Amino acid sequence: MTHQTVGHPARPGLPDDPHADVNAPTSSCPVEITLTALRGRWTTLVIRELLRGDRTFTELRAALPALSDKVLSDRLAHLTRAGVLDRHRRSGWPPRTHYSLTPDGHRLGPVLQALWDWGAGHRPPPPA
Amino acid sequence: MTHQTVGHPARPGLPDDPHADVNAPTSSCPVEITLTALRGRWTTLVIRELLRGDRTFTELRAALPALSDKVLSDRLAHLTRAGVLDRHRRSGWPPRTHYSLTPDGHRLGPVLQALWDWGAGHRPPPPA
DNA sequence: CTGAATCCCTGCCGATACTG
DNA sequence: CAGTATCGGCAGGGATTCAG
Repeated sequence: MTHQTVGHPARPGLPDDPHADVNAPTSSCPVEITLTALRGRWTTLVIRELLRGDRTFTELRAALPALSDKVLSDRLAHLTRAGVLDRHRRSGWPPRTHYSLTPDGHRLGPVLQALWDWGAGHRPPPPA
Repeated sequence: MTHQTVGHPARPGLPDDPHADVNAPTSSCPVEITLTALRGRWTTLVIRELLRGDRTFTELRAALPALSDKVLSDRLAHLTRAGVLDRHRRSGWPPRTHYSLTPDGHRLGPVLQALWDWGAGHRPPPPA
């Protein structure tokens, strides 16, 4: 029963949803869940790379030359744990590991799009 | 002229836009701009609070009891610098400072909505 | 009342070196 | 080739204290 002074049309999640009453950044908040999945430098770039299709470790490294092996490995492990990526190790030699987005991972496309759109349309304030 | 194996309809920003070829998390990437604006714990909750309407410092503190003065102050300064918030100091006693979203700040509504939607529809993987 | 200054502690990022 | 182990540096977050 919050008053609606600004005339929000009671959108599904924000800000009139009951769950929107979270008053702390706990893991129960869907926004926190998403930001946790996207957390870390390079993370969104790795996802973008995989939105274009499956990639191997080496292909990802080639696409992001300034990203070290360790951090790439960290990001892939993090995203896999978060349910965004699937790992497929192919036996044989040389060993290749293929990474692909899960269905949830593909659903991050619109999220990144929203982030892109805001940043692209953003008028940065004077640095003064 | 990237090949479109997955059938992306060449959306404005991702992943077929020329700017999408950024291969490092520099500040020129619109996604980075947005994530920088949203960076920091509590930041999205402060924005959500202001999406409901203007608030004073004290009102924000009351709405987010677990948030310390210092961090709230930091977040407000950060968001103001990022062009998301406007500050209005009202003279007189007691001194009150009103915060309101800029037009760009209001445009973060759909962004938070996208973050919410993904987290809410996300099937978390087994903790094993 | 609304912050700014300080301090400590934690967690992330990157580099290097090493294993299956 | 595809990671893991370890370490150092640095920025972020919180509590406390002080100022306009």
